[in-house]
Amino acid sequence: MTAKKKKHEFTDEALELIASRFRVLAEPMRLKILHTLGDDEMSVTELVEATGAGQANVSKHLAMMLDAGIVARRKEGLSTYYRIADETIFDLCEMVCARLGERLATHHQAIKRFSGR
Amino acid sequence: MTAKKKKHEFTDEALELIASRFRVLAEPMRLKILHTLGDDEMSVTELVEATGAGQANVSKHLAMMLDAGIVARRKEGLSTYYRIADETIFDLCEMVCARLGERLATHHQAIKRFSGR
DNA sequence: TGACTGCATTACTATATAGTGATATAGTTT
DNA sequence: AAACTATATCACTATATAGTAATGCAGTCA
Repeated sequence: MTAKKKKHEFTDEALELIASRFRVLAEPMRLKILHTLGDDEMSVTELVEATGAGQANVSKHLAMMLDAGIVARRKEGLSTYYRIADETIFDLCEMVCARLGERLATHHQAIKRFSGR
Repeated sequence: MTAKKKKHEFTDEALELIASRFRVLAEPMRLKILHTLGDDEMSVTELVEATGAGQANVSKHLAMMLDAGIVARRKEGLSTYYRIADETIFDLCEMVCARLGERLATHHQAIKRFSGR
């Protein structure tokens, strides 16, 4: 008997589910929309203006994120107001940002050291 | 003066950087490789056997994750041994899994209620 | 040296999707 | 009703990349 630890197996389906979650956050424009939304509720037009993206594009991203359960919407008259439905995405972003910050700092140190302090 | 909160702006570059980080985790096969690695150090051949993927494919994914600083490698003789270099990815995965679990549970409840308890 | 092995890389195909202009749809105003 | 507005959707193009077979290459062994 080796010391090999039997790992918990993920089905391909589960892996695809997790990956698809990350895929939502893997586009700069979607991150921009999410960050622009923040704690507020905003109409599509407002988001279009704030992000500078095309209306069709914003609508498509919103529809995608609605389907993923990351945003929610409320229709009122002609407008549709979107808001964040899953606050945990901000935690994910913060973790990534923190890690990126560390890496950059490390690189910075390394470069300083390399170039002779 | 409105109550609108001035949001911290991200540059397009920063957004792209964050997105690219998520993009690494947005592929089932990469998640599989990372999860297979776990705390161990494994050669490419071992990873190929464990994942069932093609050798070229595994190599490409590993090269990509090496570049992203998520794995590290050590060459010994003919073999190259890879290991996790950034443990925080597991925290990210756990957060996503937890959230997915919640969502599934909620949906399950909703379906039960809809179908008459 | 030559045969072999493990990994990386290249060239290619297939697929997914971001962005965009045009159009459809539904609610509003006149 | 007709005109207008906000959003969603469609059709399309361009681009990125996952997977794969073939090849390159460096280290090992006979």
